[in-house]
Amino acid sequence: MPELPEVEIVRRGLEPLLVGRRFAAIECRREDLRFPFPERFAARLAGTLVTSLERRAKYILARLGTGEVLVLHLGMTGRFTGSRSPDPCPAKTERGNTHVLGEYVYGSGSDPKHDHVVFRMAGGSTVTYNDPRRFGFMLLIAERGLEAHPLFAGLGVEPLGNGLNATYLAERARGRRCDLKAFLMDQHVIAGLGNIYVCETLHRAGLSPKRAARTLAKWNGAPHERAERLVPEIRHVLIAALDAGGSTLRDYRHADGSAGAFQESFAVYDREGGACLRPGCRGIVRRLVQSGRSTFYCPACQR
DNA sequence: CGCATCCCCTGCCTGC
DNA sequence: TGCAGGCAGGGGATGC
Repeated sequence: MPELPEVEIVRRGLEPLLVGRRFAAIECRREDLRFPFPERFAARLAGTLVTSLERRAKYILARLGTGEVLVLHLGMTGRFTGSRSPDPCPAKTERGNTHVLGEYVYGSGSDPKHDHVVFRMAGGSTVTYNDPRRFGFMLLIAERGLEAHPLFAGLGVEPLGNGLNATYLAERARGRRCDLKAFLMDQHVIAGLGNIYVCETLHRAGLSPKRAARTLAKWNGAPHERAERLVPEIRHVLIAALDAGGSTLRDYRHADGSAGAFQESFAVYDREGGACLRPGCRGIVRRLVQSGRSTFYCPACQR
């Protein structure tokens, strides 16, 4: 998936299609994604109004007129495709009125056999959820129980909000023996970072992914300088990615050709063997595996 | 509690 | 050309 920038871009794309509109009919083509769909999913959504579309961590939250929240998670390969009106000619949708709102598509286009859910809105627009690996999921949760729900109760701060600062990082890092990479990817610490943006952030901050997380903790009563250095780089990377329309890998393409260029700006991610792009650094980007995930970093300038 | 490992699933790429 | 294995941006469960 889609890390924070990609999820936010999907949310923005869905907003005009969903907010202020009612679900007319929901077509669920299987019983589950990562989890089973909620009981009577289609029936409970039919006729309800979407009052707002928000994002928390990597979740999209559609608040409904019924007092429930439709929680959408894209997993690794989920994507939404929306069209503003029923399409009379599917062959022309590629450059017509269909907009690919998601990211990270295998191959050159989505395979309709992985179109698992179709939301038909009153007024004629349609939103289709496609997800080959089915790591995504959809839940219906009562709004008043959202904060206490296990998925949300322990979530860390939003990296683009005021909650993220050097003091917070230093305090959360105290005593943590895990490596810095795992610490930054922990959604209970910072909500929304994933593999790509953690790699890019650590490179910009000049910090090794293998360093112990606790080395960000307070030193002489103040957050360590490393924590101070990290915070603006986290924000920089996420904002740059948002400005570029997010990152997409492999030979995906957007139907409207407008989004997903940040992969052109990767300094280390997926660049194993390449020259470090930090001015003056002559290091070579290396790949290693941490917690089962690939890490890309420059051993010369990340300490 | 913290942390590592494995798992869910499909598809693409690499090497034999 | 076929096939096995590795790898993929997610999070959760389990066991130590």
